[in-house]
Amino acid sequence: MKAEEIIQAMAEQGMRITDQRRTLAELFAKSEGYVTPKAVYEIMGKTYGGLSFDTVYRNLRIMHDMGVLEQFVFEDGIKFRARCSEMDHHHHLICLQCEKTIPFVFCPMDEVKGLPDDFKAVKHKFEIYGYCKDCQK
Amino acid sequence: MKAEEIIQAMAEQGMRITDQRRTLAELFAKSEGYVTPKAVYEIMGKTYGGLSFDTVYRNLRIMHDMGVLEQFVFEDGIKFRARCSEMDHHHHLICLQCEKTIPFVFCPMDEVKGLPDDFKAVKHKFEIYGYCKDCQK
DNA sequence: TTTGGTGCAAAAAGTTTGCATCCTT
DNA sequence: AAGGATGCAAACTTTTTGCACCAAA
Repeated sequence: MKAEEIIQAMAEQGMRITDQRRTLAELFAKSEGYVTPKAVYEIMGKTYGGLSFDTVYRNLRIMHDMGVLEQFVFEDGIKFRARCSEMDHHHHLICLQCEKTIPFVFCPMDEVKGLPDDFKAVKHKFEIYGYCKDCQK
Repeated sequence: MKAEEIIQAMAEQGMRITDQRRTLAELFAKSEGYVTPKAVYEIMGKTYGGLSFDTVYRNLRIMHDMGVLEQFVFEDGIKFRARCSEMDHHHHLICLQCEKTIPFVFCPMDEVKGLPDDFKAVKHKFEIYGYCKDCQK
């Protein structure tokens, strides 16, 4: 998602567009990988002197709630990225080095065999981890 | 895994078997779902008066490091369960209600199509969430 | 007896909340 | 002008660390 799309989506849902939120949108628009709240705080802090952690958390949560950010739980903590612009159902390849994610459309649920019929499946998670083109060196 | 198997595995790797660790092994042997460190602390605390949180964490980490416990990151925090006794490569069905996990052997990597060949896959995650037989009521 | 395990206390890290003030709308 | 957004301080939760004492092997 581009920064403008993020800002527009926020405005449409009644959020006020502050300088800080505009910067947040730009930050996520240009990040290819996932970003921790701490990293957001540090990056934003360079521009906004008195920035506080709670504002970062509040904005991340709000942006996640309204769907412009995706939240992802890694072993080492919660991270965020801009919502994927791929609209069809898809999954992700995630680089273990740079955490860049690459969408791809294969879904294992189309192929799954052997699912016991007394289990009522409602959602699933499928991710492939590895090294992207740039990080294979 | 049964409590005795867990204890034996720990002993084989040079861990001392304390009363507390024996109780831990029993706790995980009989839990079908995932357990939070906090829950472990509360359950163990009933038996061991002066139990401290740090000992719980230390033991969980050690047991995870030596492979008798599996660690799983949920949206609401890290949880543990006894290593699955299924030896072949497999994935899990996870009940959203009781968190019981059911192993099943289908693997999406055998069927995957459309993986870009400049991405070097090294591991993957696949879980199906839903409601188990008992929780469908 | 020796080394690892435990409890205690404290610190560190991550996240949330209340409130007065500021600023977008 | 009004209500949402922010900064500040503080509380809270979760997890880690140092140290003295205790116990399994």
